[in-house]
Amino acid sequence: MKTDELREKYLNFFQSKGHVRKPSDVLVPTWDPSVLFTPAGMNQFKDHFLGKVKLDFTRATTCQKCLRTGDIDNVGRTAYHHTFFEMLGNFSFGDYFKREAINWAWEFLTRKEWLGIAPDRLSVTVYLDDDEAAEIWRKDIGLLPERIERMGEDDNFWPAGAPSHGPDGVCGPCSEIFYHPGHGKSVEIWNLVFTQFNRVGNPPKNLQPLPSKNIDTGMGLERTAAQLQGVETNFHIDILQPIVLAAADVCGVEYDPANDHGRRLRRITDHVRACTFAVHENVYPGPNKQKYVIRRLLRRAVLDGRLMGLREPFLYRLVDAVVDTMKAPYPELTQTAQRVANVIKDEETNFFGTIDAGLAHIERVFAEMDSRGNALVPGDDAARIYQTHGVPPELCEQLAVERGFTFDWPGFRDAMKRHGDESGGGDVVAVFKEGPIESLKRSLKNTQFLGYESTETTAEIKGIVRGNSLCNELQAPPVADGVTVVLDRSPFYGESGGQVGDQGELVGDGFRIIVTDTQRDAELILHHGQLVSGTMRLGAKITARVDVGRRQAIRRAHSATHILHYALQKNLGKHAQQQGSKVDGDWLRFDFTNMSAVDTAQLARIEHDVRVHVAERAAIRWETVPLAEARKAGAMMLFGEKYPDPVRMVSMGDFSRELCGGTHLSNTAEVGSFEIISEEGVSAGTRRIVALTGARADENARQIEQTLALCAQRLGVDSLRVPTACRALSQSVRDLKKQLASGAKTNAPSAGTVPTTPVAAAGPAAMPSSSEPPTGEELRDALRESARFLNVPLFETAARIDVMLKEVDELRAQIEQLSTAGVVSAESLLERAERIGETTIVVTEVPGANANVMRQLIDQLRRKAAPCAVFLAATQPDGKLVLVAGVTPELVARGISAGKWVGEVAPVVGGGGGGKPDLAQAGGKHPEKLPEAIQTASRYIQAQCQ
RNA sequence: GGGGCGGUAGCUCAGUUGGGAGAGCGCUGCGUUCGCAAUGCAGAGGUCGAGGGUUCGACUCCCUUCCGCUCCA
Repeated sequence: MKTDELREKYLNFFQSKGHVRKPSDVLVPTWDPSVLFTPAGMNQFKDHFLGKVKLDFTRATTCQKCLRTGDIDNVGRTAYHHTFFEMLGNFSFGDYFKREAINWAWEFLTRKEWLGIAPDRLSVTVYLDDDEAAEIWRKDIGLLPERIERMGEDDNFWPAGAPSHGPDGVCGPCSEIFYHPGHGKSVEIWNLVFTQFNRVGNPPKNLQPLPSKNIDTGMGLERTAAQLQGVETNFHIDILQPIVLAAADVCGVEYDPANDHGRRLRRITDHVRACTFAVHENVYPGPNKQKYVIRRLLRRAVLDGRLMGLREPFLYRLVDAVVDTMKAPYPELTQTAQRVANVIKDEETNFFGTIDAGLAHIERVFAEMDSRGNALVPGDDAARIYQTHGVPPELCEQLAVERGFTFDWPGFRDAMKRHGDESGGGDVVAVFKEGPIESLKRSLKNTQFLGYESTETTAEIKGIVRGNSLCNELQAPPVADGVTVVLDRSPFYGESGGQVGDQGELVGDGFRIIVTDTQRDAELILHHGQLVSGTMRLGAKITARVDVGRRQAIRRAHSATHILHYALQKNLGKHAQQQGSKVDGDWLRFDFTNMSAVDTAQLARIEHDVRVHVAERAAIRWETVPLAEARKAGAMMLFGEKYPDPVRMVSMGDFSRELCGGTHLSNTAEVGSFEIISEEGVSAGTRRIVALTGARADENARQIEQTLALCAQRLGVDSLRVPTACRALSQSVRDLKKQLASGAKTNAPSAGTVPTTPVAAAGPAAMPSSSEPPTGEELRDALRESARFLNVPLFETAARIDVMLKEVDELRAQIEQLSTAGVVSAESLLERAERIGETTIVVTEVPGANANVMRQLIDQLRRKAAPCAVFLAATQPDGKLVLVAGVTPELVARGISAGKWVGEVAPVVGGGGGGKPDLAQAGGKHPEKLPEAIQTASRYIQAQCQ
């Protein structure tokens, strides 16, 4: 039986038993913070199981794509381990229980028209004291007792070991069904979980029966298919073998199931499937969370290829094979195949580069080992190289083996464990948390949200949470303290879909609560804030009032976000989909998929498009429609978002249609001003745009104008010429520095004539006719360019210009001093030199000189009059002293050191110094002691030369 | 979220208790050559990622920050 056929039969069978067939949830459920990837079929029904949502159906069946990395090391080695796999499941939410679940499972497995498996190939296990299930297997099904095995809580309870070890929450016994192939080991193909308890605290008597019992089953698609197809490993079933063979082809090796290459090819097959689906859902390889898991999977696969001798990206060439085998149940894959392949190729290329860079470090370690005569590659060296340069240990080992070294695996693992400990664990999110909010959810189910229509309503207080407990009444404490209020209905928007929560107030008879934030938990709206006066009681009637100004600003930003999303896709392509967003008052942050930076021309077009759609006064409408209808209407849907059905669809004019629960304007014109203020990368393949709307955009424009005007005034030019002036200013700082370093004498561009304004170098102004005042965009671009050139944040440009102008003044003063002082020539110094025997000695002050000039003089003297010893000193414009000493090599050989020389003298002027034997430098804080220093220097060198 | 490494010329990188910013390749010019390859000589090219601190003096030490890479969760 083909795998596609098995999948269909399963879903059809349970549909025929009254189940609603639901599509697979996404692989990466961004709506669920407790997991990185969908780990099992039940994941999308968590809230159904807990009775936290209103149930539209009580029986469901799915084929769910899943990703688990817990057994990643076994993938390829064993017959049944995968990271990516599909799981068939049927679910009951307080509907049928054990009897139906067991009977239907048996019916589906054994009846001719379904799977038709011979009953003697099947056996089952049940939990130790689950007599109920054992009874059903024996009496209803007629299984012989020897085919019913009783197992402990580690094997037949979910979660495993829950009664003794927790976690607290919903749990229950399970019953597993095993298939016995004619030869070889039996295989667990189906697990029926009977959630019937709520665990509270430690044993004994910690399992309380649930009022409504649930069924959660999972049948492994691949392993069941393997049994039906009579193949020895999952990787040989009809939807996996073609990928294995394609991998063998691309890698240029023969597929032999038994050897190392066989294992590698299976691993590549598994990982490329996982990567294809993840990238399809816009999760690109990256440095953390889901992105990191995908990067790791991809790199493991690439490493296998490299170990088989490949040196070029190859994994991307398998994407087509994956799409071919999976397109029947997931036709959407074909639409993104090209992009998926490109992303994978990019990451592969990247990784090959990383490896190359890391090899140099490995060579260093090997060289060190050679020189010490070691033959064991130290585990912590290997771990360090892995952690900092990403060279996988397997590769390190292979290279070591080529050199005849062995690899210290235990040492490596120790080092990695230490690293893991040092890095610390992340937050552990409870799968099924219990608290005051949870009990409110069960009693109240939901808060009616009225915020689409109004911002002020009356309501009743249904829950008061303070700290971690519910209370019936609360008195305003002397010091304001946090409180969470739940109402039966509310106009407050709870943070979700990136839109921040509302602020405002709840006013009752004699009390008042200031709401500082609103959150959502499932369908409850949680008002966080402070009780500022009076006493509030459960059941009290209040008026809930949203801060209208803030809400309107949020609306502007949110509607603008939709327009921006549209403009991005229009200008960059369909791939530029939302990756995440945050919407606050007149401020929005939007992450989207794009491989490279968006250049300024594109940004300008995008911004322009947004403004055009604002200006055209397009109507904004929203309606609640069935999910299928919204999809047909072409509404933009995001991966990983969980959409209710029916769903709210927000349309703007005829250009934008998105599924969105947020609050919006009624006309695009209300957005007012719109301005993109930054574009940056957040991780590979994801860019981020931050933009402002309405009042904040106006404020921003005003600030730009002001800052630029300030810059223009400082530079003495017209606003639009500020960038040019900045360039010129920066250039003149450089020129002046160079000029100063070279002694203010040489061929620096403006030697002798110090320019009076830095802008003079910028040439004549190419002014536009002054009739047209510059537009806001021109001003912004001018400031941006200037800021970028000076490498400062936008609004610090003026301050930076001040600093630079001051620097120019100082440099000019120094050059002035240098040139008026007229630095002495080497010749004139020689004329005044003393001689001791063969040695020429120069010890003198050189007024106006700087360190560079003095060094140059010393070089000249050393060339002209070797052997010689020179000591020069000069007061600097900042009031400090610089001393430089140099001696020729003959003198160094005689034990005379320039370093010691300045070291002796510097303390006299309150400084210190040092350098090399032939040239050294020192400084000092007391210029008035210069004559004394000269004397000391002179005495010292004479004593040395005697 | 946490740990590690890195940012120096157009490119690849060196820079050793803190004391003259370097090499190779590339580029420009001149020479040897009929011409090219090759080669010799000369030259241009640097806000040492940014800001602050310590110091007489910071590419180097300290703090802050931006960017890239990498591992762990």
